Amino acid sequence: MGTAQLTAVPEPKYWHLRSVLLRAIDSEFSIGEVIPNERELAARFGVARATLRQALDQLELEGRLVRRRGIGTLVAAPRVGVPVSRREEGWPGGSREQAWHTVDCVSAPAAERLAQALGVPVGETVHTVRRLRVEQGQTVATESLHVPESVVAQVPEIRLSGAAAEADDHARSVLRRLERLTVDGESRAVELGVAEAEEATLLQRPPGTPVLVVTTQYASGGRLAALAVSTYRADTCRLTFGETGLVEVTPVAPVRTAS
Amino acid sequence: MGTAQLTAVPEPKYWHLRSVLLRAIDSEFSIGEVIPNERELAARFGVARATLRQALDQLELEGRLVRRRGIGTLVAAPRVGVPVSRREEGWPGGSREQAWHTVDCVSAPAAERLAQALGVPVGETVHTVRRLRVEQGQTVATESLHVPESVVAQVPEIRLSGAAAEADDHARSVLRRLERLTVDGESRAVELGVAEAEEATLLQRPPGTPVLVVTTQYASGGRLAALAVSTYRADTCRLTFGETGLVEVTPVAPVRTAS
DNA sequence: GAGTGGTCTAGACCACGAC
DNA sequence: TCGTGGTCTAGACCACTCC
Repeated sequence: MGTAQLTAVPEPKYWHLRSVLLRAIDSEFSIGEVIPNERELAARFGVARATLRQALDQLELEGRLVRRRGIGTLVAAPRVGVPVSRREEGWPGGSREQAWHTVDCVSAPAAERLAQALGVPVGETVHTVRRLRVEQGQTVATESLHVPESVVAQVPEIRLSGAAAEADDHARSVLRRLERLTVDGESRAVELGVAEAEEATLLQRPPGTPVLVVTTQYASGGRLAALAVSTYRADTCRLTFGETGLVEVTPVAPVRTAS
Repeated sequence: MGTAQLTAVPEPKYWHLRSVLLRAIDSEFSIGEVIPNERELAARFGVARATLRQALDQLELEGRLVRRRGIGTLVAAPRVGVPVSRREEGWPGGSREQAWHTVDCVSAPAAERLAQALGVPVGETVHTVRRLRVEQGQTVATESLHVPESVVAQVPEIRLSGAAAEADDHARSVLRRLERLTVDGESRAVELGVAEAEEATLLQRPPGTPVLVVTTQYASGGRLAALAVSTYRADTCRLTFGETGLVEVTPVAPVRTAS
């Protein structure tokens, strides 16, 4: 990583610094390696530390750097592709169910916003299943799956006996019934958000961390059966939406520039 | 917008400020309204301007505020839902084709990265169609649609005569042939990125603006026929992925918290 | 204790838009 | 010309990790 002069340019210093640093981490550092600390880099480039940090902020937002307090700034690994498309990925009982770890399930009367989103009367009982998605040993997403009681009520309960009934808890009970519910449609939206307190903690990130918020509406029997709000770490995740097409194209690193 | 004391709390000042400001813009301001300027807000809350700006940065990232140099800081409108799922939305000739405005089309030998992404030999001619997506009068996305010459060559050319031939240009020629190509599969990925120079200009945003990068692989006749890299403004867009399910659920504002 | 990134300050000047 | 947000500085102190 050379000293690299900062000649007078019409672009902001922090943006030029970003380019210089990007070239450096692409050519002179490998994944997981620690780059020089902020005070040294600032001195080397002849800028204030705050200006250098602005450049590092950009690269962190792009998922190219990871900063760890007390440790240093590391070159990040490429983002992991996380499939979210087919309903088997997210619906309880799906083929890749093991990716999701259920945390708990709370049942409460629906507040106005939630009731409206689910299309149920305010005050109807809604079960909310909290889950974590673990990919390659790392928690990459949290999810709140909201299901109205009136939907779950349609599914015949399976009576457990003896020890099995003892071990059963509320979360498992709701999940088991959802597994037997036929989902015949889903619709998604993706947008940028930030992780707040609890969410950030679950994702092992500080508050304000950028996340990709995925809102999924599951339909069953001609009505909205469930609403899932998932937040994925934007720094480490690339969401993939597969389709059962005729060919299975291999995922590649995104190409940003044409010629 | 009250003065609101900043009592000693374990959380950073800028994060607390964000909460206070968020409540204020939700309750005391309407969409498009200008909130007090940064110097006044900083004085009112008894913090440095840089600290206040950190809070505004967060809210801007969340799409709640828009800052305009020389004007002020405005309460942002809710994000617009932009459908990107069904292939009719993006493929030339689709039903909502009018959403995309073709800028130009350049043809050049594929560099290594692009060739690898398209699965063609390095140096093969690749057509790159640049397009802009306009939604509700605002440019919300730019796209580079890369198509290998070997794919376009399979489509029989339609001969134009007289004045029509004169008016035809390269972009239209490539697009007309793509319209006749049967797409039988597509696969997408979404991740967070930042807009660089030209891209940022097209989106009418400064460099470094966060964007949602959508990478789409189109399959045709058992091979990868085209690669589209689209960048959507993250501040104003919510990407929606519809599915031809049995019901058409109405999109709702995302609900982040359960109980 | 030493070194790292995270937060915060109190200024300064610039670029842009409205008047 | 004035007010706005955008950039930049040169410090300070804190929280965390490692030795």
